[in-house]
Amino acid sequence: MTQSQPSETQTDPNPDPEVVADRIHSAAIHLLRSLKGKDKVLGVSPAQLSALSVLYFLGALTITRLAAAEGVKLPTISRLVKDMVRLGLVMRERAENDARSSFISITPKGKALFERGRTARLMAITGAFRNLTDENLETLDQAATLMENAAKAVREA
Amino acid sequence: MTQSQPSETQTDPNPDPEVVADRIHSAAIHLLRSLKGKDKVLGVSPAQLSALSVLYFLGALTITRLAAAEGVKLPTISRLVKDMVRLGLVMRERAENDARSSFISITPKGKALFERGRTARLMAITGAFRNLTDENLETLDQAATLMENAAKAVREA
DNA sequence: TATTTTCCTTAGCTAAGCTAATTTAATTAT
DNA sequence: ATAATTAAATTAGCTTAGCTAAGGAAAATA
Repeated sequence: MTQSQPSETQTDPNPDPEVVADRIHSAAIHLLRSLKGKDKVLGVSPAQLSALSVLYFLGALTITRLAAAEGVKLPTISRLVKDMVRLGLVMRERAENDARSSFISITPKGKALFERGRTARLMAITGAFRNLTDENLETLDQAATLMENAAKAVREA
Repeated sequence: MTQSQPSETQTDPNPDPEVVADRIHSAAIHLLRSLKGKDKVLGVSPAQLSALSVLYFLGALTITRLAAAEGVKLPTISRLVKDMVRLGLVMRERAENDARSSFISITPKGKALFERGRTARLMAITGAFRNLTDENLETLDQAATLMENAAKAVREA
């Protein structure tokens, strides 16, 4: 699910949805793959980075909600959180209403580490975007919205 | 590396490269994540699917070249190929010039399986694109090209 | 009060990544 | 021609991250 045929024309005046789907799919894969190497310096795994991201933006979550946000099963997150607590990246706080649950939140150390990783990735992309025209940037900005909508539609399909 | 702040305006008339980088990054992650579930029916792992994709589009490759294409180390591919040979998805052919090497190629079974998986993914995206205007599709088509260029730039950075 | 449901953990399996060490073949230098 | 080096794969052994199954403890419900 990675490579694609050579793209025929640079700008198709009347694009076929299937072809566009294919091109966006490949482009997303290739872009994210190209970023993989940028994370290695951090000494934190992709799964951990992704969990940090969720906690960074959404705030404290229970294990169950974190698992749902990550699209994985409970035991996976349970173990991941245990490791990350040990590493000092996240912390647990008892839930008052429910002694079965606790809320997981990001620590300052986790926050700093996430920001470094995120910056590295975004700087890499930003660098690649540096030579683009304002028109190109607007195209990408609009495409981002369309892709988010598509992702939501696929999720709910 | 997953969630993003609520997007402020729908269309930014003069976008900041950093903001666009962030939005495209998040959109790519979310789109690909939403597709993950579509692969499960196939009974083949993401790593296998990705390797099949490379072999499907690039033809027979040595282990070394396949590892490079996948961005992983030799032993990882060596084992993956061994498993896939056992599953009948790929086959080995001796290299004439070099008795150390062999070429790995996709079998008809592997090809059929890959096409089914690919179709499932692309149909999901295409479905989500169905209501878009031609203008939207053109935006996405152009964005795909820009993203591929960015991926290449990041890889070579 | 008894049952069921919910939240989470533990145990144990598999897949996929890595490094280090080894084998075999090809290439290069002596 | 032979010795040394380089290159291609593999094997061994470790880690991480996914899963299911089983189970404990608390909460909700009958």
